Amino acid sequence: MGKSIQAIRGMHDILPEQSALWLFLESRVMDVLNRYGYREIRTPIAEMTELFRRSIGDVTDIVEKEMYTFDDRNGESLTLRPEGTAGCVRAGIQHGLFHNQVQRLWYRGQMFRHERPQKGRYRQFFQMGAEAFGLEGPDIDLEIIAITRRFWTELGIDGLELQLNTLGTADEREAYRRQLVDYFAAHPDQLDEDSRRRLQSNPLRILDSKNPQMRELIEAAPTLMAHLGAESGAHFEQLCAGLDALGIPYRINPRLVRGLDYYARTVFEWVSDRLGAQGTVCAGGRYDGLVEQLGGRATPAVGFAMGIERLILLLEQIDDATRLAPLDAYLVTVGEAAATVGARLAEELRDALPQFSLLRHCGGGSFKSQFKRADRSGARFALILGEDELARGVIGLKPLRDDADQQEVALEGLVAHLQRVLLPTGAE
RNA sequence: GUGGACGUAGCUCCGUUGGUAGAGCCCUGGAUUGUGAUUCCAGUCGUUGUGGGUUCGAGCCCCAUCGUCCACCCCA
Repeated sequence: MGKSIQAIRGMHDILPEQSALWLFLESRVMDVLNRYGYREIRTPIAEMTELFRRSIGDVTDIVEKEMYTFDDRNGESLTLRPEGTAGCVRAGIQHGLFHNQVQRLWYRGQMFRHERPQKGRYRQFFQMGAEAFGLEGPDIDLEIIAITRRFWTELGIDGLELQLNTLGTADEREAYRRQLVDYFAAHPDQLDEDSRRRLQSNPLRILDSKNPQMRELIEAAPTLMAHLGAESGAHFEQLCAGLDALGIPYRINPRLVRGLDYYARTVFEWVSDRLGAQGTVCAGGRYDGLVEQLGGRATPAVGFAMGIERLILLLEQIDDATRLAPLDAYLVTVGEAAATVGARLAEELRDALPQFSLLRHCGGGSFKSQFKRADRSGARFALILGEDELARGVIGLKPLRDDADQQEVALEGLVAHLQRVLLPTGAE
């Protein structure tokens, strides 16, 4: 026990009991993305370290202390991706996807950040996200948010709040940043320790401080909204009007600041109050400067990413129904002759009835123990093939989920019978 | 990186002022020589996370370490 190897801290196995829920979630999300015309892009799990330094930002926590970085055998510095957008953009530039084209892409996969594990926060975590390239108007921002809203309705998740903000263009944001630094620097005695540090690293984040003693100072701080240029202001207003028109409720949160450097203008988060401290389930925004910053031609872009583990936590809370597709039948046999015929019969049934799920008992054991396993498998029916049935060319069909009587069916007509009896209710 | 709580059977947990480990579930077999889920009977379940220390004696006390959880930071 003590010497056995365990999974790496913060990296978890998804066991079969849970994987059904994962499959449900992933397939619904993929379905929605397809219906909006988005296509999947798969990029490597590791990239050149420089890619993340240039996209996420050198002074962000992610780049400074959370990346899984290592030297390749040839001495190049590689990094396990901490998020999905950078790789997407790199691949798009490399393959010319943004050359006078609109691209609607989605991705999924494991991301890696070396943080202290916590509820809803892991060192390896799974994200699904989408990016739209080549469109600069608020209509595509609206589409992106509409997609995410549809996820929640399709998945049956409610109680999420959409928080919305705008950061202006990179220039507007930088001008505001300087003003904010001046403002806070003028009141050094009122800043707490965290805020002093943020003054250097990420001054916008001071606005989001949870320290009540900072409240007064923050309330009086200059606001970004007041410093928006006419275009950025109009962009934001049009997005809000679009959300109203679609009946998507939102709350404007002027303190909403995304952690990654590349965001500009629209930023949004979907937040739950049921996940403890890690309430953000999906977050995104516009990053018009990133493609150019990474060496492509200037291309506007907007996207989002969502944390699948956090959504799974929500689904587990609000939905106790199992997502396991029930097994249709469990085949029990007695004697070697029946086992041989049973093996062949099982394959024939799988040929003839592709939607029919059948588990054939393996490993021998008494008749009784085989039935126990049939019951525990959750199968709706037991198929029984013993010496007696074999001799008469029939098979027993016993319902396991209700009190109906066991029937005998001729082997000749079994496929037709199963089709009639099993599949109608099994089909979804 | 900082702070707090917790590590006992595969799982959920009891373990009384320190006297060399228990229950339920699960699993296996039987009562029912070819019929599950209910019932009854029997059986297997452990280097008490790991390594030290205190003690005649440690699951219990102390230290370290690893891990889990929660919060801060940060973020999906």
